Amino acid sequence: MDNQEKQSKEQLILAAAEQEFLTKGYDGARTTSIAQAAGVTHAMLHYYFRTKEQLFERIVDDKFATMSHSMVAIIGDPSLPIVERIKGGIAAHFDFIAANPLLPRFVINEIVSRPERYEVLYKRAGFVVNSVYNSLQAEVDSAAERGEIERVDVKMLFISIMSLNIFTFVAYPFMEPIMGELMANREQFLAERKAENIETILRRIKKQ
Amino acid sequence: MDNQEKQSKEQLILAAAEQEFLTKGYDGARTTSIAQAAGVTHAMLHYYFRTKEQLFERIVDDKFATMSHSMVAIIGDPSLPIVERIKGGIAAHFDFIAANPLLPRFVINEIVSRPERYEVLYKRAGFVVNSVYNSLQAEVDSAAERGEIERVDVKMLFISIMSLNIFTFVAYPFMEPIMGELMANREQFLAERKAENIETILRRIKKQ
DNA sequence: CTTTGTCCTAACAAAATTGTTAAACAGTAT
DNA sequence: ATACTGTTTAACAATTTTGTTAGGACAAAG
Repeated sequence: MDNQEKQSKEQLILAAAEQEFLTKGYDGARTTSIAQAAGVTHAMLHYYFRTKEQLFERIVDDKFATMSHSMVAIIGDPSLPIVERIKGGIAAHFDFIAANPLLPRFVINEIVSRPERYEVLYKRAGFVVNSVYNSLQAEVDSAAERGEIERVDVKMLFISIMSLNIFTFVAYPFMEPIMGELMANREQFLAERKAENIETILRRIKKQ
Repeated sequence: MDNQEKQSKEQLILAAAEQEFLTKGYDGARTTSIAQAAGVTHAMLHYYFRTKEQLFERIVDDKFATMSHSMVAIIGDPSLPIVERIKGGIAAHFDFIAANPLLPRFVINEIVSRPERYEVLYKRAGFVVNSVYNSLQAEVDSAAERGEIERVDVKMLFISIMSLNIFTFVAYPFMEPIMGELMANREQFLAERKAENIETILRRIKKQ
């Protein structure tokens, strides 16, 4: 009958924990409230995950992986011409964040509150980013040589794209009440915003 | 001697509380740790502010006011020609956030975690924003008629400016370790970033 | 010198939150 | 049936965190 019965208690707890941690953060989350949302006693949570800390780690690992996938999406399809590629990259990144709107705020908050914990993770990430963007910069440079686009710093462009796309969702609850009709219809606003972000970046790289 | 002696205990507690709440949020903050940072017993904190909640409200009120000042800065100097005005508005907003780098994340987190608390505040803010931007939109429209700039939606432009400026600081701890040399020198990076944000927006409104 | 009010401390109390344990239970293999 | 396994519950324990209180020190005012 009830299709929650199909999922194991462990799955139920993980799902409830994800929701709780993403919205309230580690400090704001309560193991009892996670257990309640999952429909189990809080002893079960300790039975499966031992401590709040370990349950949290499970969520964090998943979310950090998802976040890095989202960033990879910006790179776009290398087989396309540079402008189309960037266009597609922005759209893919935007859609990715739209599907995981709570993700960036969670990841950023976590890194701010416990930076030391992610140093190791970061050594790798920095290395990957650097090699990827060296080749991307070369591609942009050669397109600039051919006069197709303006010469730009790829890392700066990358930061701008993330800014425009991520802020839309991170600040949504902050902006929505003060923006009136513009944001009244969420679907429509997000579509407009995606187009606006693409337009903004394309104009940034357009040869003039 | 010690110039901390000059400040009242109340001031010391407020300063310590501001630091603690801005970095760790309400849930992560500990009244004992605030008291310790202020160099007083935690009973003093309750003596002056009764509860953690009331101490927090003092900080929140101050920070929300500061945040709204920062947003007003974007409006710029009405006596300048439109492009100069926008340029100045972006720079002023950027500098404001640079001087209060922890502010946006704090305000956004607070609104996300307790939206109901700020409904009243928001009724007003939405009203003010609307009237300000109606007149601003009219000004932009007339500049567009004269062919000085592209026709743009002022609210969308406003969101883009906030995105570019605020993300720089909100995500700084997240980006810094993966961006290598680009962000090695904070002062230099921020100067470059400010210029980049202005360039990005100016190109967005440039007639083409 | 006493009174009054503010500031302050140390110890205590209360509440919330996380974590543990012993025993019950359900299913499965022997 | 019996023993064995992993799962579940209810009650309890420990810890952390917030909040209280009784009283002392001290300065200003009468």
